Amino acid sequence: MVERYLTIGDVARRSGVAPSALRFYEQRGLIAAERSGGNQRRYERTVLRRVAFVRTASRLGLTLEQIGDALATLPDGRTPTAADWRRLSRSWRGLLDERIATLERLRDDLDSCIGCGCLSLDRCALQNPDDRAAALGPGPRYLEGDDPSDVGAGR
Amino acid sequence: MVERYLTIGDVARRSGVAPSALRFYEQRGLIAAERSGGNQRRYERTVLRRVAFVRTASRLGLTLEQIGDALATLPDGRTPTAADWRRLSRSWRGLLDERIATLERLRDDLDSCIGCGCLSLDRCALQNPDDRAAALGPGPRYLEGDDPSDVGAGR
DNA sequence: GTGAAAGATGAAGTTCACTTGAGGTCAAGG
DNA sequence: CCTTGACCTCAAGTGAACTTCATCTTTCAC
Repeated sequence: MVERYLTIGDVARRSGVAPSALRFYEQRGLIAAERSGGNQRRYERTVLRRVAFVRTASRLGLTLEQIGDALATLPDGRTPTAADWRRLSRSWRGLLDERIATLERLRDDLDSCIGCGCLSLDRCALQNPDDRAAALGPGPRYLEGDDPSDVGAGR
Repeated sequence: MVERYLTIGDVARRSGVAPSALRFYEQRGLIAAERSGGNQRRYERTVLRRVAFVRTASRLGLTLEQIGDALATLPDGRTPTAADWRRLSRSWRGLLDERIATLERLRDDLDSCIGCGCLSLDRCALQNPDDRAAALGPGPRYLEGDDPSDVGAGR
């Protein structure tokens, strides 16, 4: 039989996430732990899946806040099932597709611009900030930021 | 005839980059300006192309430092030609391809994980951090972070 | 039962790319 | 001339996601 509880060090080793990060996640309400008599954190093993979710969503570029919102939709009383996690993961799919599409658009634009070497502010597709809101990467700025009025105008 | 020099406001309007950002770029050595009698910035029009380069590279997820390094390879004495810009832009292509590939891999992994709902730390491809160094987005954390020994332990 | 390793806390620091604010100067139309 | 809006500098603030530090307490293998 395996230990019932994991220490923060155990979780860190098994998840590859630093203890300081785990405490930080707890502070942000993303994970939780019981406490030992001496006030040390004791994690249930399900926390590993939760941490996995957080890390993966984070890799996808979601903010911790967004991730927290997603986690909040998990059932309250019981341990989440595979189906629960599946539901959450499915929502990433659209995001990923979008991001890939944006990058591909950018690449195509780049191709045409390499042809001309222009980078003209007036004409170059690369410079056109219209889909800036649809963005690229992890930066929260990119993912949600800015209402369209801001974005278009270049601020 | 057009004005010989642009004020910071002109450049801001034409490039869609805030004056504060232009000053910041100058501080970082990315752009330069002459000064008027009264110490106000007077930009040559070529700065517009330079700013365009900075913004585009930034959208691609390069840090300002990397962008600065790229700009440093431009010819010193003369105004850069279209060919010069072309050379710089071409180097983005590989980066883009890489990023697209990473995201696609992630998407495929996600597909198989949606199937199982696992997110298992042991088996799930999504959790495999092996290509973390090849990363996704702008985050410098992602681009360099973590030596392999740390990363690997996670699984 | 004891000493080293591991854990706890709260505050402050880090990086990136900027923005904001305070307090003062410059330029141009009326 | 004068007012107003654009500019100047320098310092500090922002936010995301953590890490580091100082100081103290707990755990556990021997």
